[in-house]
Amino acid sequence: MEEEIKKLIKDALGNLAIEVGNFTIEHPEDLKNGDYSTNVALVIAKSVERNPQELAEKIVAEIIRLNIDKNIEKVEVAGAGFINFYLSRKFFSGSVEEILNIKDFGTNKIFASKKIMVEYTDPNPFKPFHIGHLMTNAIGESIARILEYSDADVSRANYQGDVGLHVAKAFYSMRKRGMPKDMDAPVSVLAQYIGESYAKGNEAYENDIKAKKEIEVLNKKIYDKNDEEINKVYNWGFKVTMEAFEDLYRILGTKFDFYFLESEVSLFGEQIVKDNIGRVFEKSDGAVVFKAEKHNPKLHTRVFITSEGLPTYEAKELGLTEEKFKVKPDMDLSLVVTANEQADYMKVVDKALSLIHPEYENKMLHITHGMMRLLARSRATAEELTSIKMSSRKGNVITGEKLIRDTIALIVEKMKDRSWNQEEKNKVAENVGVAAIKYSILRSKAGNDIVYNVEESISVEGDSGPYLQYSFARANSVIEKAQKENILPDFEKVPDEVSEVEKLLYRFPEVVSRSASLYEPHHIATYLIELARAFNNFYGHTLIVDKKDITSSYKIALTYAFSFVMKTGLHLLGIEAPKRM
RNA sequence: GCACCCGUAGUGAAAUGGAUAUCACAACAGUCUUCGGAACUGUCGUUGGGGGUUCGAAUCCCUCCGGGUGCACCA
Repeated sequence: MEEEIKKLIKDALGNLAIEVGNFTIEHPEDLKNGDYSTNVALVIAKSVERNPQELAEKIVAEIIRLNIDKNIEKVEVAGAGFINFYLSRKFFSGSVEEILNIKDFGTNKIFASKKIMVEYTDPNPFKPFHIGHLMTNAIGESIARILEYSDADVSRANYQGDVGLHVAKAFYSMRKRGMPKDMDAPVSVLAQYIGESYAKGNEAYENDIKAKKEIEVLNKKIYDKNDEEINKVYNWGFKVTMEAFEDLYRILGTKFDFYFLESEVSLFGEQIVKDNIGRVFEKSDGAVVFKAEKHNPKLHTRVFITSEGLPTYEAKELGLTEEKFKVKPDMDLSLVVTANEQADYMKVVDKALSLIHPEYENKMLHITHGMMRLLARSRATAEELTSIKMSSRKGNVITGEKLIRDTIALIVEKMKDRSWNQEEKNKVAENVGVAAIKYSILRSKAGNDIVYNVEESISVEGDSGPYLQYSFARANSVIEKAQKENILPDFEKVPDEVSEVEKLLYRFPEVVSRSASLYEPHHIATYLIELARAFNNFYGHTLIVDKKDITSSYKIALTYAFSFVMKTGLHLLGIEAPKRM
């Protein structure tokens, strides 16, 4: 429709012998101002030295003369010289019909046949799954799904630190505490034991010089892999934490295609650095460094190989990226989702890599996200707002895993009166809990810090994931009732008035395109909340299933269209849409 | 100190350089309640300060103030 309106304007300008400028067509913020609007008169008014309103009137007159399109009902001038287009009843009922008939409604071709790898989540074996991982996961998964809807060939990657001091810290503490009594306990319990051990070990490392020494000795032993006993425990702990992560991925709805381990890319990265000493890297104080400020004054120097001869994270990152291009040949884009604080050094790493591989320069993109702060009570005042830095290094942090399980437990409690079988209840509670958390993350622009309010996010009043799910479930029961009464969707007899739901539904593919091209899931979240509100409003004021009403069939069709778009939109956010809750 | 990110009602957020800055929570006042009340309607209230660019600025530029993050061998 946008293209048709654009053509109409261009034709009108042509007939009036006015040169076409750089005008835009957009949806007015307020639905009262029509469905589409153009600033064309404002843009060209200056160059032709005419009053924009007069000019707009002239253009409108010409458009009306030209327009025989039954999709447009009214064109008028408003405000400073905007031209507003009001679409016709027929357009809207046509668009509802289209949503029901086109299977892949909502998709686009922005990334047609592009190979894209998205790396996200990145938890470390032997450490807890913390809240930062939850954020990265929610954002990364949503972006992956949005790109899939934009016709990209997407693969999901997870990069995990399986070596390093953190492992020794966990080991140290595990030795002190002794192994769990029940070694056959569920992996989540065993992983929790390991995670706690890590936190304790870290505390000892920081506060106790003797412990610090012991941990360093242990670290070397783990690295050397000569001690059978240590190898055994390592393999066990690695397996347990990885399986526990897999459990969480299942709950969160993520399935990775590639797992990269730090130990596997480490040597590779080191070699890349060594091969480029003199070209890209240089020696300084015994270390190998990259002086990025030589290429861009806003960047800084970073160490890639320490004076002890060990590769740093930066060097490993080089190995990782090269590895990605190896496992996915002809990759067009390597996307990495991480926290904000990594933005600056990622730029340095990217710069180094671009010097080594100029062909990668425009194929790497980092998306960074803010921190999550937890708010315990909804009525907390500003002073009570506790800001918690999500670091698993400090003790008594709430892990991401605990947040998920606690949220689900609250939903279970809320649903205790449902008389369904326990299995369905649990499944739905899981879906709703994940929706609460993910929506809280995805409603904001990724770079911002967010506040997670446990009570509000599950309360379902207003701006929440469960509210979206609720409106879907509600639509679903309307559909079920219609099926019982044998009222089938139809597009012939339509109500005179166009509902807000219809005015929003046809825009869904545009919202998806926009989210895809900007890599910003929050536009979909904002759109869905608006759509849900419009539907609940419609529902509250109209009896949809009504045998006495000849427009009932159309209202059913509209309900189907709504439920399809809501379900698809939730999918793009990584949220399930249960039929009842 | 240098660099980057951020600053929008009491709170949390949205806004492609566009119109009277949108939505939710909270507060206050109502509705209805036989398709799911986990609902709906209304009221209240906002762009950190100052310049500039523009027909038009929350958005772009400058500056000041406030907050966060990063700046050499941790990841």
